[in-house]
Amino acid sequence: MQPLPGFRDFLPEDCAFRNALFATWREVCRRYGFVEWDGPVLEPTDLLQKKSGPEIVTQLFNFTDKGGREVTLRPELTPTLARVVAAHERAFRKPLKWFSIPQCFRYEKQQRGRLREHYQLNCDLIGDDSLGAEVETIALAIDLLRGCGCGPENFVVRLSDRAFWTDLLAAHSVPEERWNELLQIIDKSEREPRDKTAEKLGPLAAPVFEILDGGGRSEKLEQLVQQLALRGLADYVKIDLSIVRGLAYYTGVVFEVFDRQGELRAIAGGGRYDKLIGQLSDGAVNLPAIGFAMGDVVLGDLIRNTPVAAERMAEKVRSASTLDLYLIIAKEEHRGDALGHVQQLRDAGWRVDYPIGPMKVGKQFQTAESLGAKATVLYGDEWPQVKLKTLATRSETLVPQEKLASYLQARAGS
RNA sequence: GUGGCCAUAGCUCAAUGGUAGAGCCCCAGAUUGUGGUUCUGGCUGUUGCGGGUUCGAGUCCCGUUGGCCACCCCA
Repeated sequence: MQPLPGFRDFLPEDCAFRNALFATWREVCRRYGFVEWDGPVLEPTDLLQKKSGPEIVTQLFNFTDKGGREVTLRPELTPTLARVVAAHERAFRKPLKWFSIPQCFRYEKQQRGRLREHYQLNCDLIGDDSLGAEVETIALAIDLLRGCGCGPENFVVRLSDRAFWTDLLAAHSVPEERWNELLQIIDKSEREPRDKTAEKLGPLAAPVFEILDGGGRSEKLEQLVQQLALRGLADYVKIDLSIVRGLAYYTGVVFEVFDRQGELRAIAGGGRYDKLIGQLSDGAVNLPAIGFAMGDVVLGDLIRNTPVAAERMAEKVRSASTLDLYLIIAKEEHRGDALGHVQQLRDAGWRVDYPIGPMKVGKQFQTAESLGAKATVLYGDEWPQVKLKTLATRSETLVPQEKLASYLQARAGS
């Protein structure tokens, strides 16, 4: 039996990695004053069909539940966010700085970096339309990756501005109904031959190509880069007006994060969506917003491809899973004594394990070693003393059994 | 949704159309109170599944399911 296509088993090692990644995400988000929230995994299909971008609707993971309701496993968090914000925004001081780590789903043929299920960190700053919101959000995206051990030689944030393009379209008297279509063509231009794009763009081809070739200047983006530079983050960003993003709802600054090697899919992406919450709440609540999403699959690939990052995460995994003590029951008649200590030591917060049944002493040391225990406590002929052994140095100390807990505490404190 | 490559032990992979194997992992012993090395032994298979060709199929053919890669598309 295998898991369903596009779904993953998380064996202890995988789970440890995922936990380390989530821990990093949470730690960095909290550093920025973002608070965590979440919504339902399952939503009415209606909500998602109406509110999600049309790109997403064709790949919904949907079905009919036993009550006859049409339901969908969430493909993204934004519709839920809009609903929740519209319903509860008055309870919160602005701006809202919210993050979430939803598991999202889509029904689509899987391939590398793209499964039917993934965890996706979402960070949204809601209720502030100033450039300061862009600066803060993009700095957060950068610091999330730095927190995983990735540096400017590993990834780059490409910055763009939809308003720059819509201004251009307006200047060429393009009717607003066609903006989205043209933005899609520009978005796609990087992935298809020039003449094909030119054909689609028609008379706009010349001015658009001039900008894509570096002829465009955006004062807003230059200001944004300058402010990021004040934080020492200039090496992580690059203005690149060819970024438009596929989703229709972006209204201003948009950005995507890529690995420098150019081997992977986008690591993260986001932008400003000032009108979306208003649209999704049918005009009940109008709040400007900017946010981005970062998936665990592609980021996991980047970390594994980056030795420094891989080692950093491995260290987090180790420190989260290390066993403090393994009790070695050398003489079965002292099992009761050891079990008394187990409870006492665990109550004191130590991570403690011991052999459930009789086992040869050598085997017990092997087990302690392979479980990654830092030290062993041996119960044998020395009783009422126990022999404490630090595995890394092989040094042993005899400790009176009743003083073990306080001895360990004193040793940890020094 | 389209195309190419692939599927053998828990894992990584061998095996001219002719008896299905190795390494790793796991378990046990060498070692009855001391771990990372080493040595010995043991366990594990409807060769993804279903048909066909053949005296004989892991191997060739067809179908099917799953995986990888490239398109399409994109969180």
